[in-house]
Amino acid sequence: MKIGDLEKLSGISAHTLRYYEKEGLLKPSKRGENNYRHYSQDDLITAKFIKRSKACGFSLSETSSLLAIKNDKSHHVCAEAKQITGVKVKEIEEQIQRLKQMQATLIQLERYCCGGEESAEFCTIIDALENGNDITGGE
Amino acid sequence: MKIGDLEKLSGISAHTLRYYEKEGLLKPSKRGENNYRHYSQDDLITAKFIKRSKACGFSLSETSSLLAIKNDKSHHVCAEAKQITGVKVKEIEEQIQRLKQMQATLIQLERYCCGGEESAEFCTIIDALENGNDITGGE
DNA sequence: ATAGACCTTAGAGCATACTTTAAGGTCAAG
DNA sequence: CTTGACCTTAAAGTATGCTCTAAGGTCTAT
Repeated sequence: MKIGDLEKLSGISAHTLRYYEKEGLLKPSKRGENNYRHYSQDDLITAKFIKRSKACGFSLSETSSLLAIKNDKSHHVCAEAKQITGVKVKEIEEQIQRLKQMQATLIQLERYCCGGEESAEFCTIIDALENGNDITGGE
Repeated sequence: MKIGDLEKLSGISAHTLRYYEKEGLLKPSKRGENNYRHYSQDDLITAKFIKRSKACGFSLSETSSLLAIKNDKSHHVCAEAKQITGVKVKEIEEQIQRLKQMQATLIQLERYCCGGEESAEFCTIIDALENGNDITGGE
């Protein structure tokens, strides 16, 4: 299939597919005489692999590492895949914690502000940002 | 105080302070004869305001809007500050939900993988990414 | 007066992951 | 044989928020 077909079947734009190729993630199995890219069913699987990997939060570089395992399974072990996954679990956990901390602060800010048409002279949100009041972990 | 002093007192690097100035967030109250930036106590408050705002997850652009309120309170109302905060609360909530979804998937992947020195031939992580098995919201 | 710390500017570089542009070649239908 | 859809490349642009570099001016202490 040509790049437009893979675009439709994988849901990844042709532009992005070319970009992934440049980054070494997905090489078309061959080129036609006209130099057009030709993709196989295996390439489609790889494209979907990339998409799922990204949906799990893996970066392109991490996805590359996972693809390297997929593409040469007998020379790789489960430990590698599990390690990459474990690192990502920790990273995402940290990100979630950071966001929750922000969220808690924001919700405090939101709760105390009247939100009306009063002058911002005594706005608790502005005041908190200005003076560090009520900002968790503030100063 | 000079930029190096503000750097120490605010914890924002001189480079970044100049960047913020270029972006219109924090202008030094005056320039010396030697063209050095001179910051006032008020500028220090503004610098800390920016830092707290960023800690809450606000972008520089959003921080700009909040600063505009802070710098001219009588011409702004609480509703503006609360609206900005409310939008951010929703954004962060969505981000957390996305990350939690990823996390759930990743933990499934991690759980089922033996993680040993076995060949990746039958690795459940690679298999799931390849075939969409067990990937929540997959395909 | 000279070393070293500090300041100035404009502009480039970094990181990630695309997205778009420009300029052009190929192919199938009518 | 031309139109329009599709393909090609290299390179630049987008977004965010810095971070660094180069080349040079200023200030303070000895």
